[in-house]
Amino acid sequence: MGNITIKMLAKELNLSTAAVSKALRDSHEISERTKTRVLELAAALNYVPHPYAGSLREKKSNTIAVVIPEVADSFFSLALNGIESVAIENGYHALIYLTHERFEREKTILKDLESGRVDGVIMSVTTKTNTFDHLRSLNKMVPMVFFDRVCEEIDTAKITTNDEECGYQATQHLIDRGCKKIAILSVSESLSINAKRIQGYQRALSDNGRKPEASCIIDYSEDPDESLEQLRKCFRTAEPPDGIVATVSKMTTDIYLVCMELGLRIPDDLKVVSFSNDATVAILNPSLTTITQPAFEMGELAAKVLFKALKKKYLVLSEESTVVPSQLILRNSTSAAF
Amino acid sequence: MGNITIKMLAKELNLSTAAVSKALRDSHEISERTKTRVLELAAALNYVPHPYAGSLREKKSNTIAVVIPEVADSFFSLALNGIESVAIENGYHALIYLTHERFEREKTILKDLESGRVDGVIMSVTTKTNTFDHLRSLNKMVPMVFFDRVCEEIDTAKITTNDEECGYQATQHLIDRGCKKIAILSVSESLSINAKRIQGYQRALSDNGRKPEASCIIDYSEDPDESLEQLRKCFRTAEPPDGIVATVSKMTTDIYLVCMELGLRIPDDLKVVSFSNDATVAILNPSLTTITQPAFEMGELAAKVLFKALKKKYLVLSEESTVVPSQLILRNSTSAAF
DNA sequence: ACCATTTACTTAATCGGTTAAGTAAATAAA
DNA sequence: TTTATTTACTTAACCGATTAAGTAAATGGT
Repeated sequence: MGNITIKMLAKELNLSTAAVSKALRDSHEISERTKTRVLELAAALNYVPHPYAGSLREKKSNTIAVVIPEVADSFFSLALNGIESVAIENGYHALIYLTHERFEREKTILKDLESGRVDGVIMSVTTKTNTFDHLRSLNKMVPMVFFDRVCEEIDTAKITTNDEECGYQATQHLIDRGCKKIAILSVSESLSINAKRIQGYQRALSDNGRKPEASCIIDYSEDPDESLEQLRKCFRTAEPPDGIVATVSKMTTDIYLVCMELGLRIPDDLKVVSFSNDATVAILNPSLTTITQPAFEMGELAAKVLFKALKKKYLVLSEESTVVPSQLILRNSTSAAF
Repeated sequence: MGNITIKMLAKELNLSTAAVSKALRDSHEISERTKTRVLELAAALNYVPHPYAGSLREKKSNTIAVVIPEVADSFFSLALNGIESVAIENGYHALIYLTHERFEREKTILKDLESGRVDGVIMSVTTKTNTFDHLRSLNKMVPMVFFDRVCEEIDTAKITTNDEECGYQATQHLIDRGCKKIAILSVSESLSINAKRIQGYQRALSDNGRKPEASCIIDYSEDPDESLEQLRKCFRTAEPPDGIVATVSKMTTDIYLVCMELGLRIPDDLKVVSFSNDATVAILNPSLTTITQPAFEMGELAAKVLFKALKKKYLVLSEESTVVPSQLILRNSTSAAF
């Protein structure tokens, strides 16, 4: 729908389209007088070059794709923010695709991206991504950078945080605060970051001489009603946990709600640590101890690495992988019992 | 970067590109035998048509732009979610642009969108948008739909919520709960939705026989430190407010933090209503009474209206404007004093 | 057997830009 | 003055797909 074309400018000025194009790009082949005439008419008619015409010829779209599971999640929205900032700075455009944790959707989206629509892809896989052909196939055609939920099987740049350590730290912190039985909520078996957080949890338990059977891993359901029920069941057992690690922030609301429902006091009866980037953690009742990931920075870094690859022809992306540490921030949900 | 082209398929099969193109589109001009050969080779080589080639010819990009102030905000991220869902359903792609409340950025982005890059635009203006030429100019070339933060001056579809009424309801609710002095936090003078919320607030005050000077409108700063200071100052006056309406959700954290700092108890000393879509409002200390907007639905509706316009040639977009009501949800931040 | 139609293609133009190669006129060098 | 070079353009090809228009061969009708 872009209305004014180079052809129109050319006709109006009695020039060839080539001359107009060169004038607009300030070529030395064009006289100053002609350049002025072209520039003035272009400004007067509000000429904006059609991006797809250039893309076709240059084989460069100046567009990247961001493929993430959700956007209504503080981690991903902050990361998207970081990605978009860097994209704009580099004169690029960002297409956004949400998988909603649906594997089929991820496959469909990635297949489309093999078309040449974008010059690069930044993504975080779904909780269900357990085959990798679609990733491998796209990775052959377009530079990809994974962030947070990476795919170990694909050889490219991965921006992650120190998930294993964080799982360890969160667990150790609960142990330090006197928790005897610590549960952890798991989102997905196939997700590498989830696995790492749980490994850290298990390592902390064993470092403190706790037997493996003391571990209490709850596979968290996607269905909101079911997940609440899982928590209720967990807290109603004969020996309920007195500490819990939530590996994703949306679990926090469920934990707090079930505690209110069952009359469990945080931190007296249950201490809670959550992986979270929510701005409201400080004003929860009680305020929430968190592992807070550098979400914006991870997005920003993922985008910077991608653009580095887009600029340098032969960059080995896998060598650009980075681990950005998260922070354990102590608040009242794990304070010593009153 | 899309590797396989129709030309390659044609050469491989000893056909013209035209024949291949027609075979792929199942034209009656092509024999079944040839169609099969083409389809099989296309599948084998993983051919994906280049979108920009078609776009150029069809003058249709199958892409829309979403221009919003922020994404790390529950309202906008939910709305974006709604928009993206509808876009995918319609086989469209969504470009995301964040203005970060910067007017210059909005202008730059909109100018670029005059290029033909997208078939339509869905947007929410910045708090500082006070001239409209850039909007008018784009609106001449591309169908636009505004949502939430609309621009009254532009003649097109606007998806809003009942802001005036909500301002009224929030204020009336505080009055009903016995508040004597009610403050309201304002984000921007030029923003129509902000103005409406404040009009509702003022109408509620006057309907209850309160004099205009009883109104207490605080122009909220963008700078986080300054905004906290504004709140401290407000609560430290001789006659501090005992009720407050926050017109955007991020103000909530500030209010709670300042109350903790100054030892003010919510709801005993101060009752709070906030416009918010945050999932955590139910587990705040105390839980927060909110005006909750139908964020996802507004995004969804904005996108549906846009696609309706893209399908029907001559649709009068301004007739598609809709007001979707928000909900006042009572929680403990406005419960009667204990 | 002869013209008409159908089948199954190919050729060429198009979308809106960019650029390598070509060219006529002006200027500079020998 | 003659040749070389520079200036300031134009022509034409190209990116990848689509489609109107053209065409040769096969089939059909009488």
